[in-house]
Amino acid sequence: MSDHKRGLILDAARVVFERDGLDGASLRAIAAQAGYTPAALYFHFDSKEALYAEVLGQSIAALKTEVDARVGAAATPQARLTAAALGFFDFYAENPRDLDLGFYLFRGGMRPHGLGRERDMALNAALESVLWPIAEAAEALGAELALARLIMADAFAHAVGVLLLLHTKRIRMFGLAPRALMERYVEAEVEKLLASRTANHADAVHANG
Amino acid sequence: MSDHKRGLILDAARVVFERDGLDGASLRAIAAQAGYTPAALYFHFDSKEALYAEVLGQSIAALKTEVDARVGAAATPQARLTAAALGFFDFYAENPRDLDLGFYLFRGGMRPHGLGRERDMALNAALESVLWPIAEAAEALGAELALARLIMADAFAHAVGVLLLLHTKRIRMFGLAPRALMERYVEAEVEKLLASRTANHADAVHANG
Amino acid sequence: MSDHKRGLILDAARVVFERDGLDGASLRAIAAQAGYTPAALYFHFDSKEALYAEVLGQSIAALKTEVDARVGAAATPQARLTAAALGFFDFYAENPRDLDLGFYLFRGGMRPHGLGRERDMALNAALESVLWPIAEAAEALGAELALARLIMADAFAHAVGVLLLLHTKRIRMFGLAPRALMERYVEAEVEKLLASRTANHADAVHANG
Amino acid sequence: MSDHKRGLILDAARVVFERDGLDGASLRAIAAQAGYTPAALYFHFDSKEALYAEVLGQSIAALKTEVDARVGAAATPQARLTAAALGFFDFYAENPRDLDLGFYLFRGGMRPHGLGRERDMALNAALESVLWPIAEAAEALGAELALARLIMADAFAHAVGVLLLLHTKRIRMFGLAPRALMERYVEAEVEKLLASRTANHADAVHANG
DNA sequence: TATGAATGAGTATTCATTCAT
DNA sequence: TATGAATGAATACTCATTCAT
Repeated sequence: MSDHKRGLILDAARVVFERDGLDGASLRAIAAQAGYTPAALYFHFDSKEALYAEVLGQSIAALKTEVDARVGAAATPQARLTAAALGFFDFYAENPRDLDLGFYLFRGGMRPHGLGRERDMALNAALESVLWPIAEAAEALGAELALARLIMADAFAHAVGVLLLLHTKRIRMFGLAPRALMERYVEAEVEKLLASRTANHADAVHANG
Repeated sequence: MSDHKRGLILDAARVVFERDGLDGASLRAIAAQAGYTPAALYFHFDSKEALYAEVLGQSIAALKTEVDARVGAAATPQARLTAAALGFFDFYAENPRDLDLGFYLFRGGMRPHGLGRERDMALNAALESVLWPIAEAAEALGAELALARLIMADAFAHAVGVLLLLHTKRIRMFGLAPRALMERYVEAEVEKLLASRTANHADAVHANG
Repeated sequence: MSDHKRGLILDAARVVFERDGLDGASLRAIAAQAGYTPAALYFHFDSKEALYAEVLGQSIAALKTEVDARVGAAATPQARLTAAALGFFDFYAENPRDLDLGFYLFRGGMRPHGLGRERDMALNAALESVLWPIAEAAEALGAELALARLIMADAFAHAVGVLLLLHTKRIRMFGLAPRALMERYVEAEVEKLLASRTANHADAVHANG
Repeated sequence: MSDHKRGLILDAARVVFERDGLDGASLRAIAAQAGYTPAALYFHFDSKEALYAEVLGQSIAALKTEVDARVGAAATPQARLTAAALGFFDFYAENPRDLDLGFYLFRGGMRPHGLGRERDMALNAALESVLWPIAEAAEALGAELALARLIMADAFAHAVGVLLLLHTKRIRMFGLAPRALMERYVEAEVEKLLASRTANHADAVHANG
């Protein structure tokens, strides 16, 4: 019962966040969309921030589901790295509103309040857990832990940058498919790792020979 | 006369944007900082957005000055590519408020908006002109025009992504220096171009031989 | 059963009134303190005001208990007058929240209001019954009924004024002990009564002699 | 011009404070009464508290004017003491709304926020300056400074207590004129002072003789 | 006897903007 | 060229109360 209503309100919130942007979304508007009085929302959510945090949390959960599914279906480490990085990219490319949702946090990050320390850390942890398969795969391909983490962060950065490009059309793309940029980036990373492994192997053989 | 006063107001706006953040900056505050009444600003600027657009325009001009200087001092194409990409990155890494200024545009759904079609196109053009040296250098290194543009867009994307990481601290960096990520990316691009040129050259020699 | 629960709610109300002040005390908070839902309180009390009236009634009952005990232990009329006046003063000096409770009635223009005519008259009657010993003692000391009543009202007024001073610290007290003010006042009244009795007696002797 | 409008708003505020009580008076209501939008008031006053503080300040200024006039017209110390104490009493007896205004502060005093430290101290100082003639007269009548101050505080307390009685009708007055209570109190104080002076004089004569 | 859910009216304050002067 | 005065819409959030269950 109550969960059902919460769900309806969350749906309404998503609609309004999409329509008015995150800054423009007022409690009044969300309540109106949900067919409620503003005061009624406070029965289900403690604050506007709590409501937003829940919407965002669901978004990240959906992202994780998608990425994990792709990674689970991949056989080799290089396939897993590719699956995680492109899975992340594809999710947001196909769900631009979830991207907006996520970017709001980064803005919040720019001014330092966020959603309150606890919520903020939980969301960060969720986001990192989505990206971990990239680091794991890199390690499986022979990278040191430090390098593996660097690769994870770098892939995240590249994905986010390309998504921004795609999303805002601020740079003319000259007909480039944005996904091609991401694929090219991932391929290059994988190749570097494989080459490095080969080199190390050769070294080892040489040393032992 | 009028230009001088416009300048004073723009300076005041920058001060307030830095002090209060972009969301927190009100016309009242900017006017007060400039020693004017809010109403007086409307004699010089059509709206708050127009004021913001002009501040942003100046920011991009400053970016261009810095990047062009670095590129001009570079001797080889690969040095120019590196200078342009890292110059872009460094400018925003060192001037985070200018980064805020830029990201602000992506708000409210992150679509180009709010500033009106004309202003928006002018800003886009200015931004592209900053990044063109990357494409030019890539061409000088033997890339087709299409690839050169792709490399330009990709470098932009990577820089933006890493800056976001740096700026928001939302992903734990494990002590990584963000600039290292950008350097690593640029080096890899340059190497790919050089390798490609060598290969092409070898092909050509082979074909001719 | 029902009375027991009423009692629990009234206890909770007292706790919340003390913790949050009278203005800050909301029905929600009282209900939460009592372990109930706000709506549940309406089964036991007609309104927030009714709840307040009952808490106030209990407060006055406690006052009466204390004053009556002191008066009962006093042997002479002058001791009874002193006991009643200082008992009244001490009760509120030691229980400032009860004083708040009483003053709250005077709010909103300080006219008897808000609680309805009936409740108001009952509270007034209860308050008067606390103070009656003063008038009785004055009569026992020879005062006419009219004067006795005047002395009662005057003592009430003085006590309330000093309590206000004590409670709000709005007038610098220069290290004065507030109770000293009240004691001084009561002593003077008693002396006036005794002097008056002596004079009357002398007159009577003279008239008869 | 501006002062005139401020005056109109202050008048409106007084009307609303009277009509709705001080707690019940909202900015909306004051604005409506003044024929303005709520936002317009913020052009003239910084906050609701500032508005109230000004209304109250004017009230205390009027009180001071009245009391000082009476004191100035009095020839002897005992006449000045009486003039100050009864002047204070009469002002509030005749202007019950000013009494409400003043009591609000005491309530604020009960919960410790008041009007902010500065405003609060200024108002306290103004109030004390009204009452100082009482202490001065007492000293002129031979009281030590400590006693003179005690008499001042005590007279204030008595006046306030009787005014409360008068104002709230919470104690049946049995046809008593409240002013009679105050007069009786003041007369007794004056007599005590005179008696004390006589006694001291006699002592002095005796000591010297 | 109690609850979960909802309401409508209310709060002070801020905002970008306008307009007569 | 600039101001003082004003507006209308907006903000998140709280309150006592009601009512179907």
